[in-house]
Amino acid sequence: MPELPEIETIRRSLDPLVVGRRIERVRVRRRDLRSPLPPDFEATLSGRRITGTSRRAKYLLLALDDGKQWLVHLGMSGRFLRLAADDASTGSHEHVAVDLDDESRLAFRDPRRFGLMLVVNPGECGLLAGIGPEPLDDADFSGAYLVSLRARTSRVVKEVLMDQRVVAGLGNIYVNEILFLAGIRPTRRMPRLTRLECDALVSATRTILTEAIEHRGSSISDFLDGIGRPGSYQWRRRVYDRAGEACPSCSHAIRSTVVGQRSSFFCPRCQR
DNA sequence: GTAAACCTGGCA
DNA sequence: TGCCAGGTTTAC
Repeated sequence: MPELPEIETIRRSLDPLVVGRRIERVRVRRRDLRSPLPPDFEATLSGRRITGTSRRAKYLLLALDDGKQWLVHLGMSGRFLRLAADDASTGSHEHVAVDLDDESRLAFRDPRRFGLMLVVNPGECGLLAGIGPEPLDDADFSGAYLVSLRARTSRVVKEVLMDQRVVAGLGNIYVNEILFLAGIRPTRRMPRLTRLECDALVSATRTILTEAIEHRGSSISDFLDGIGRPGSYQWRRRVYDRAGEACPSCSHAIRSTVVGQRSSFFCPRCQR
């Protein structure tokens, strides 16, 4: 489900509601997430105050008053919801509930359990260590950067953009959209990209992500933000999951194929 | 590099 | 019944 725009949308929706709140109690129903919840998870969170929120790639980070960070990844099907005091719903897959001092609770729900949560020391988390530049905030993500990658890999461009070590936060929906906007087929090999195309990819990445955040993410099957609202970017999708439909630019039928084990969508006329 | 694995739900 | 899904890691 959630890529950079969805996680950023969750962060923005939660920030004003959770910053300053104290964690009163942590209730765990299932520990066997993608990586099991550590035995001291409850103890490290209980009693802490949330001092800020941030995001790195697809990780939501909640800063705690002891200097540690509560790290949340939602995998494919995860939700992270702030529920008001009078909301007794448990959801069918609410694996963790964190009670705050204003009677609200933060609920981690994830049917497929591809998500994970950890409390880490900033800078000591292996999961964050190898992640590439943030496409919206980091000038290191540039045409020159992609040009420098051309010589080091023969992989296809779609796999490269989805590689979190190359650039942070992109997933299958948005890479399809980015490649369409840049006019490049998902199957093009990196060494064959021109300098202009590398520039176009960086520009398209920033455009698509900015648009998607403005529309508060894509709710294609089940994404909700931190207070249960769907996003609306699914209505603005150009190619993702639109096989057979008309290209918004030239009306040619959008085609689908599989690249790197993931469904890919492109316009054979607009993308070369 | 490529494929399979993790897990559940939804849909044809 | 079988296939597909917004992600990531691990194994040939």
